[in-house]
Amino acid sequence: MESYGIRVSLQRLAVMEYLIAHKTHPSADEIFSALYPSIPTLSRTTIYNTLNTLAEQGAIRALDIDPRQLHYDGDTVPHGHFLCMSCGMIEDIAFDVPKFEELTRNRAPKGAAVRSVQVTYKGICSRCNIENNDYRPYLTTD
Amino acid sequence: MESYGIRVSLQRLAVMEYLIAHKTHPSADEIFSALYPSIPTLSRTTIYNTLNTLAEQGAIRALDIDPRQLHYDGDTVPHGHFLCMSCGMIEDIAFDVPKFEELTRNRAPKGAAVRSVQVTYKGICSRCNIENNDYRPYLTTD
DNA sequence: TCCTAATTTTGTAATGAATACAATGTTGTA
DNA sequence: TACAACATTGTATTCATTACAAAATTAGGA
Repeated sequence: MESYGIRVSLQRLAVMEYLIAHKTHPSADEIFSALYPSIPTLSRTTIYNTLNTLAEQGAIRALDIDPRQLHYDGDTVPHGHFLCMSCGMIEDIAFDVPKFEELTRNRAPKGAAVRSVQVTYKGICSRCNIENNDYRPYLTTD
Repeated sequence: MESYGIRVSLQRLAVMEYLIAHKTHPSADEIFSALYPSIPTLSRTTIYNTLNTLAEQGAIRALDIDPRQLHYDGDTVPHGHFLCMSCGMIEDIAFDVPKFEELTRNRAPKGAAVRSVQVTYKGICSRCNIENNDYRPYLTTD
């Protein structure tokens, strides 16, 4: 974390560790709720500040995958994501990295400086496909 | 539009035509502001309703590219997008479709039904890269 | 160790995109 | 023409996120 030029604090460390330990791509609120019991003075604002700082410096990634809220990923190695529009679950998608780079290289507009490439799948996961009982969509549009 | 099982109305037609005519990937509010002068009874809610209906039926695409708001695209042929984090401009990225399909095929989690694949680049466009005077970021995180 | 400036955390208030809801208007079809 | 289904509208609400300012903490020099 210091390697990203970010000063370490109890709160920042807790957020970082949570994101590395949990591969669920949590939202800011989920992180807050998870950490609050062990850091009772914790403020939601701190979570937002911390996530913004970490994402700006590239220590984590902010996922623009869910129109309701941002999700965060502690894994900065290039990979894609699948969002289930029924239950909201987000899962990693591993790419053939050379193929991915071949596809994405030199694709951005001329002269643009690319900072990130995101690949997002949306659909219905296998679990929701089967348990189709009381279907309550998490999202209706993609 | 009827081919998507959507009843046509003055308002829906206006939204659809606006999206086809303007390749700028506008937000709901931009569409509202553009159409309001010619349809003075128009309501923001109608814009939201219409965009949701059109996107659900696949007549347009909702772009999850900007954490501030959704953007919409009247072009449903598969392609990617570049978002400038400085000025907010969104530009199309044409893909080598066979390569894209090769990369994305069978990548989703087992048993999942994929509805859409989105490829998003973020960075600084050439214009903002040069005119670096009063740099006020549109986004700070990706 | 103490001091001070810089940074971080915190709580509250504000913002703003999007939705909920109910009333009104419109359209298709019998 | 009548009525049911559907669309539009305006207002109120929700809720993720940011703005802001005060309080707390930290780093580094004297």
